[in-house]
Amino acid sequence: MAVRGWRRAQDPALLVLTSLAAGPMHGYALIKDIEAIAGVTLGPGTLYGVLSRLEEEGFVESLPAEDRRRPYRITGVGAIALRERLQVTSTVAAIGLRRLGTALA
Amino acid sequence: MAVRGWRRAQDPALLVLTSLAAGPMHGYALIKDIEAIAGVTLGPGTLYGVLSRLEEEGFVESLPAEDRRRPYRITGVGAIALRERLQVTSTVAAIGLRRLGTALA
DNA sequence: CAATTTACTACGTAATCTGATATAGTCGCC
DNA sequence: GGCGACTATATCAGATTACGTAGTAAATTG
Repeated sequence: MAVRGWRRAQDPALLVLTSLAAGPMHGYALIKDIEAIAGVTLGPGTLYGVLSRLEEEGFVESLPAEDRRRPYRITGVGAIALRERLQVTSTVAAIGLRRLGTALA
Repeated sequence: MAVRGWRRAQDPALLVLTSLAAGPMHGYALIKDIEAIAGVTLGPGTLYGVLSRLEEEGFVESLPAEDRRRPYRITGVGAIALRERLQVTSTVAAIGLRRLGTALA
C-alpha cells in the first residue's frame, strides 16, 4: 500500500493530527497507527519533528510521561484546524478522482 | 475558505496534479483553478518549483508555448501516481473526519 | 541471556516552500 | 496616452521541513 513515485510522504503533520484524533497516543503508537491508516512509515526524525512543531503551534499538547512513554493529545484548536483541513482535503480528493475518472478513464 | 492556522499550504504538488487532471493548463490557470478547488493561492515560486520537479519526475510534461503561455499536461505515469495518492488521501480524510465526529463532536 | 521490539533523542542533510523581485503584454478607462 | 489592474512567466535567497541514521536504553520474548 506504499505510495510510489513520490519523493516524500504526504504531509506528516496531517497524518499525525488525524491519528491523534482517535485519542491520546505516544510516539511509537502514532507510527504504527499511521502505518495502518496511510501505509507510510514515519521515521523518528519526521515524527518528533512534526510533534514539536505542532506543539509550538498549540495543535497538540504533551501529557506527563508515564513510564518512558510521552503521550500527546490533540487540543481543541488542533481539532478545529484538522477538521477544516480534512474537509478541504477530502473535497480536493473527490474532485481529483472525478477528473481522473472522466478525463483519463 | 482559506485554511487557517497552518504555516504552509497543503502539498502543492498534489494540488497541481489534481488541477492538471482536468486537462492541460498553463501556470496562471493552475493558480486560479487551485484557488477555486482548495482555497489556497500558490505564489509563483511555489508553482514553478513544483512544476519543474514534477516534470523531472515525469509526472507532467510541458507543451510548446502558445503565445506566451506554457501549458503543462499530466502524463500517464502522473495520472497513475495521482490516483494512488488521492485514494490514500481520501481514505485518511474519511478516517480523520469520522474520528473527529465520534471522539470530539 | 540474547534477540527483538518498544520508545525516544540528537544530528545532519537534502528537499521543499515561500516571498520578493523582475519582466512584459493586455485591457479598460478617464 | 498614461495609469492601474490583471495576465503570465521566471528566478533567487532564506527559512522551514522532511527524513534517514545513529545512538541509547528499557521491556519483552524465546
